[in-house]
Amino acid sequence: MSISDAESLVMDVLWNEHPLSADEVVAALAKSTDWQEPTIKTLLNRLLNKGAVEAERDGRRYLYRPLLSRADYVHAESKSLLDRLFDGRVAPLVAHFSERRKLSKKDIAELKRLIGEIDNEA
Amino acid sequence: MSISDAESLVMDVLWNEHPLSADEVVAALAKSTDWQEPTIKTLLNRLLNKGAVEAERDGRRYLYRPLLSRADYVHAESKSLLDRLFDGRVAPLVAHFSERRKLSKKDIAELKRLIGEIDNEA
DNA sequence: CTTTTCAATTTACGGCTGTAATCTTTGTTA
DNA sequence: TAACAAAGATTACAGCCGTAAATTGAAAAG
Repeated sequence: MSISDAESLVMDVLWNEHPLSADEVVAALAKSTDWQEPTIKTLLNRLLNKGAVEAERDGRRYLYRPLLSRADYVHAESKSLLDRLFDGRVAPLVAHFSERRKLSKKDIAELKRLIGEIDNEA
Repeated sequence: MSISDAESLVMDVLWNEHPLSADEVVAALAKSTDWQEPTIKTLLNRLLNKGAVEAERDGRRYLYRPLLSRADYVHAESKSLLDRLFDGRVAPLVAHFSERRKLSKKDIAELKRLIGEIDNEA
């Protein structure tokens, strides 16, 4: 029961704010995509069938809200990447970006802080 | 010119050792998949057309070797995930796994070492 | 030189995805 | 209550992907 790329953009809207009517989702996506309204209706329907969102009747329309949480989605996607490419662990990914000099100062500062935090609570 | 999941398993074999004949690739994949030989030939051909591997004639057969490096592939995949889900940065991904208590002791030790290294060379 | 035999190339095909048009249902208005 | 409008549901369709069978072409063997 996986979420496709296009579907995840619809989920993004609902994670940001919910419940929303289809029209409101369409309005929100008009900023970032040039999808037609029927396209978005299709994606909402596929998400419904997958159980990733639920719909509650509100007069003549529905209000949609996510059932799958953003954190769970993010975790599944990330774990899948780590499993495929980094032996399932986080550190080798960080090492890869370090070797490529792709860690920003902000990244490095935040990593330090995280490590410190973990040490404290341990 | 992106590599699909199935194709990436073929690339894995070639990254591990090359050049290899199609038969050798088939033999290597027999351990991890139950794909038939024609399936693997198809994947090799798609990779050829995409320019991800090259083939050098060797008598009646070809020897295949990767043109796309594993590091470049890993980087593209990882960057795409970070861009989609973590604002393009590494630290928020680490934070996510930290919050979920999904950092192994090994991860934590290695992260410390990495940070130390970066500090030294800076 | 003809036949056989492999390896590679072409073709196939159902499912998923991105994208959307059309149809149906149901609430609203004349 | 009959016609209209709006929302959702159904159908569509091409491209990619996983999976593989059929065809072609070229090397080896007789």
